[in-house]
Amino acid sequence: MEGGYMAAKVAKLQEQFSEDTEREGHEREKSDSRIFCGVSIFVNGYTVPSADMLKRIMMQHGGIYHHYQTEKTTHIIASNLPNCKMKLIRTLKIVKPDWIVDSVKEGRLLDYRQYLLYTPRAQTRLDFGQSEVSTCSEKQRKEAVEQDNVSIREEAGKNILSEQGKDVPSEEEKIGEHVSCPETFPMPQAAREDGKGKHLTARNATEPGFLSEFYNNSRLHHISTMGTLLKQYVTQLRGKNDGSFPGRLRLQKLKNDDRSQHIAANRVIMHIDMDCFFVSVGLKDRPHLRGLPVAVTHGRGNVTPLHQRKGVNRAFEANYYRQKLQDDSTPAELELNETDSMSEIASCSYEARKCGIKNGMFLGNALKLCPSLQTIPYDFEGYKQVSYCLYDTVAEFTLEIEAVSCDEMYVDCTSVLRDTSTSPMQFGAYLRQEIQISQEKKCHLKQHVQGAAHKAKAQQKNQLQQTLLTQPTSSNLSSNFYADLTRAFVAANIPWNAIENPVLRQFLQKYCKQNIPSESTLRKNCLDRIYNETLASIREDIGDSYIWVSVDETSDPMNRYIANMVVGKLSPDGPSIPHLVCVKELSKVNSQAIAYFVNKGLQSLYSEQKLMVLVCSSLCKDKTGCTASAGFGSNRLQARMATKKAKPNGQLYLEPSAVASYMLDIPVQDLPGVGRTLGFRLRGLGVHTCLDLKQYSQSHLQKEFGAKTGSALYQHCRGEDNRPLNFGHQRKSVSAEVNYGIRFTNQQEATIFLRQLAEEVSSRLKEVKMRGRCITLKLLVRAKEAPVETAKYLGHGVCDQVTRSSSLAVAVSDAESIAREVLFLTRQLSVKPDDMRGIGIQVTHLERESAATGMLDNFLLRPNLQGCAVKSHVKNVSQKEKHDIVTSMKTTESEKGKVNPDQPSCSTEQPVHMGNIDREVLAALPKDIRQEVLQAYQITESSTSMLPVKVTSENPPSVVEQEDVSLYSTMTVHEVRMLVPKWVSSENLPQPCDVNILADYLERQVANHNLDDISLVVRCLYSSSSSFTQVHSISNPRLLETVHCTRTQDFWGQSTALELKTSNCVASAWMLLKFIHMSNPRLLDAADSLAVQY
DNA sequence: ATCCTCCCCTAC
DNA sequence: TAAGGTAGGGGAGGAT
Ligand SMILES: Nc1ccn([C@H]2C[C@H](O)[C@@H](COP(=O)(O)OP(=O)(O)OP(=O)(O)O)O2)c(=O)n1
Ligand SMILES: [Mg+2]
Ligand SMILES: [Mg+2]
Repeated sequence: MEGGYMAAKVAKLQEQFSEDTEREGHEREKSDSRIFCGVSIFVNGYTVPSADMLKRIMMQHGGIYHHYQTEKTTHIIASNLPNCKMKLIRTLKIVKPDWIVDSVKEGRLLDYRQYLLYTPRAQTRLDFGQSEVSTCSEKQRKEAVEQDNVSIREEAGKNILSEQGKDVPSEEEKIGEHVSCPETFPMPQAAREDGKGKHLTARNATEPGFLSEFYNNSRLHHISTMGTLLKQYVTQLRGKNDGSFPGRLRLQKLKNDDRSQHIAANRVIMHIDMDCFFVSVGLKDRPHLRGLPVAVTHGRGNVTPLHQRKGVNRAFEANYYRQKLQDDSTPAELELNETDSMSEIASCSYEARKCGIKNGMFLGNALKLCPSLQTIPYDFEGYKQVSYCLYDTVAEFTLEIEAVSCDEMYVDCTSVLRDTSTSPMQFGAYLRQEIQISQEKKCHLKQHVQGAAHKAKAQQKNQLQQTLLTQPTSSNLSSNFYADLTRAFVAANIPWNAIENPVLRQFLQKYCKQNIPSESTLRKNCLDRIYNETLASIREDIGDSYIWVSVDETSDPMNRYIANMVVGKLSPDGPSIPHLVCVKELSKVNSQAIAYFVNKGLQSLYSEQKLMVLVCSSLCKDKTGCTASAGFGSNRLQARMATKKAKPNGQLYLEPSAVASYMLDIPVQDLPGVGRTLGFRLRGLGVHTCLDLKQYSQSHLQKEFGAKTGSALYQHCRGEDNRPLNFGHQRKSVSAEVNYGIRFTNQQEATIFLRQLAEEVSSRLKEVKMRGRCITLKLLVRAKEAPVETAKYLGHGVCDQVTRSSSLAVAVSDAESIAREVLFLTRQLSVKPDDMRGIGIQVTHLERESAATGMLDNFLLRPNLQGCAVKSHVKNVSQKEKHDIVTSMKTTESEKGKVNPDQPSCSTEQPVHMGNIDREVLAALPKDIRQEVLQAYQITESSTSMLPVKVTSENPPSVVEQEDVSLYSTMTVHEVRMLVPKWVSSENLPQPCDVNILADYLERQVANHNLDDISLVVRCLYSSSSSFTQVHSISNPRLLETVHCTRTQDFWGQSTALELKTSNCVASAWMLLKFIHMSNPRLLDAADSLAVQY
């Protein structure tokens, strides 16, 4: 489908990715896998492996990955799909991610039918989901009725179209036809493979599938994930940019006639943020709710739960928070009783805010403030699309973007404004308009219209009528289109007789009748009101706002004509006008213009196309686009404050001269960084507004709140802010936590869940190709005084937080290592499993996972150290990894022979010398890899000189080890300490011969009472090790004590007389030997004798 | 001084 | 019923 903004976007994205595919394929020396040739997937919701991983897999194996679902999407990948989503999806090819994974494993495209998420029979049944409807509340039932009406309407529309005898939609298309009321199935749901019923739903964290179901439904998880995704996206765009900014060109073009030149201010920062984001998106296909108080939430009003929980004490938690922060915001009359919903409101409309409702509030509270509050469900896919639209649109003007979240960013506008000599307000108006109309509906409509027009062109002139009335095969949006068109007529108050063409008039009238039957008046009134309100608000804004007349090719004379018409300059042949025009009188323009173009459109094919574009964008502008607000200032604080003031759907430039006085009245709580706690503390000082805050000296504030916080407060209340925008973003941590549904009855359950969480963190690390050296476990523990039953169903209640971390010498990302660490840490924290209310795993000290890291160690260093270890290691290296390392080093065939130890024997023990690696190849390597090679090489040389060169035979280790060990008898403690980390990092499991060498060494030191060296080596081993988990405690000073107590009491009896350090050394040594014993019984004796000795 | 660990806080 | 995640800044207090 050509044309269409969205289509172009999608096409562009795909282009990018096909380029990626090509390039990557190149880099990988033609990984000529074409397993997924012809397959285009779209990943819906949470999957394992993640969408990102699947994208990579598709790229590697000749498939295509779609960011959004398009007509070209051949398969939808999902692990879990709520019924309401199912209904929106046309294809029956909803496939589990295992299909991809297994196909790769098998090396061929497996039959997807073996991997269908739902069996076709179940799918059909789910489409009629009667059982859910019958258990719905009254309100839901009403919605269900409305839903039915919609379905009937859609069908009616089809019938008309079918009468024309063209392109009757297939059965399949009908099933998936757009349905705008997911409210029918209001509750997000777990996958139900067999529709057996609710008991399959994962209720708490002990049940299988809980984690994925939770993440699927967690709004906070989604906004977080989308935030990081968009940060990555900006980075990606910045990397790809070729210096062209199509948006600037458009802006420049329309500025041609505008004489006003704006002197670029020193620096202009823009903050832009979507208005009540989730609500706006939700209202796109619920125009009837516009103008009403609306909230996005999981809750459906105050429904009495089926089974009441015992021991709930909501007052306890309410009082706790009230007391803690002296928070009187929830007066007693708003106190929730047992049946009030504690579902949180993610976002609420501005009408709802007038009643005092806020984002994050409980639905129960909100309903008390506004009983008529309308609730709508989440639409995470929708948010994602609009987010990308937002970022794409801004990126057409500049890439000096700091992504903040899915609906918000900072932009350094200095260069755009300078290059286009535009003022902030002009730029803001234009940009916001583009953002508003850039969203899917308009795009799809436009796409449809242009497609239709094109078709008509290809046919003949007078077939226009047919074109208009023909259902295009390629789009499933036609009936929406006609519905919207009809709505536009109604909304714009166009009298039917304004439409001159009788056929079209008849059609639209008929359509209108059939599709807006009994409630048509209601609907009309509703839309009228919105229309009038829109106009009113536009008029309010006149003075600093502009209305952008959106037409495509601005140089086109026809478009100029249209623009002239719309703004009421009725001279079609008049001089070209700027397309950014200040509109003073809009009241009647829209309906006249629309009527005019309807008629115009019927006269010629040419103008028909323009007409539709206009109608659609006008429709969007007034009715369906999500609006953004923007603030401008000379730093991020000012921009932020300006946005706040400008909301909703507005913009404001806080000029430098106005800043200082503007700030004075601002409540300190409104400053970024001042939340509940800091606000409370400031209130304690009698500080309420920035003016109050200004009275304090910087040093006073720093003494009170700390150096940084103090100086930030000092600056911010004066409108100053020296934090620069941060464009290049790099992650500092990766984590996963769940503080909902955690209800364990024993350690076993906790362990199982921790493992799942570790798996999750691991996959997130791998997704971004990172490893981390520090692993932190965080537990929420029911506070001593808190009741066992929480106020919120499955919530965490009042908790204490405890964390414990473990630093490794080697960065890890594999689930096993992480799981081992956190399980160990869990034991240290010794929290009763039934008091756990939340669990989190965080990985920090991140390092980029370059394929070469570690592998280089192995290939370049290993031959030096341990033949048998090398061999076993190589055995563990997967084919893919080998491929990666080989290609990443870009070794030629002959070199591979030397470097790759995957040879029948391990006799190539000579150290790797420079000559083994072609210097030219080395020079061609990326800088970081080259350095690693060089570094590794140096280490090799130095360690060669220090260590006895080891020659290994093919004999089994048990025979060899005695002689081997003796070779190491001269090792110094320093040598051992150098070797240990490398050894540990290169293998998953210790080789017996290596263990023997170390044990031997340690035994000798024990015999010599050389406790200091033992301590050094053991600590080194422990801190290097991700395998020898139980001894990690040593790197953590706090845990030394634990080791000391538990171990010495058990095994050393009265050795408490020993100096702590000594004890620890001994304990450590014992633990090491104990461990070694596990893999080699021979050493049990050594351990025991050591014990006896002390 | 500067680091590290264990928190707390904030924002979306 | 309900889906209270996640990344980053930063402070206190101790180790180096
Ligand atoms: N406690 C919160 C706050 C926000 N969000 C989600 C829903 C919001 O729509 C989105 C963006 O947050 P904003 O702070 O930008 O709030 P809105 O966009 O809803 O409103 P505003 O017009 O004030 O920006 O993040 C959420 O789920 N829970
Ligand atoms: Mg917002
Ligand atoms: Mg926001």
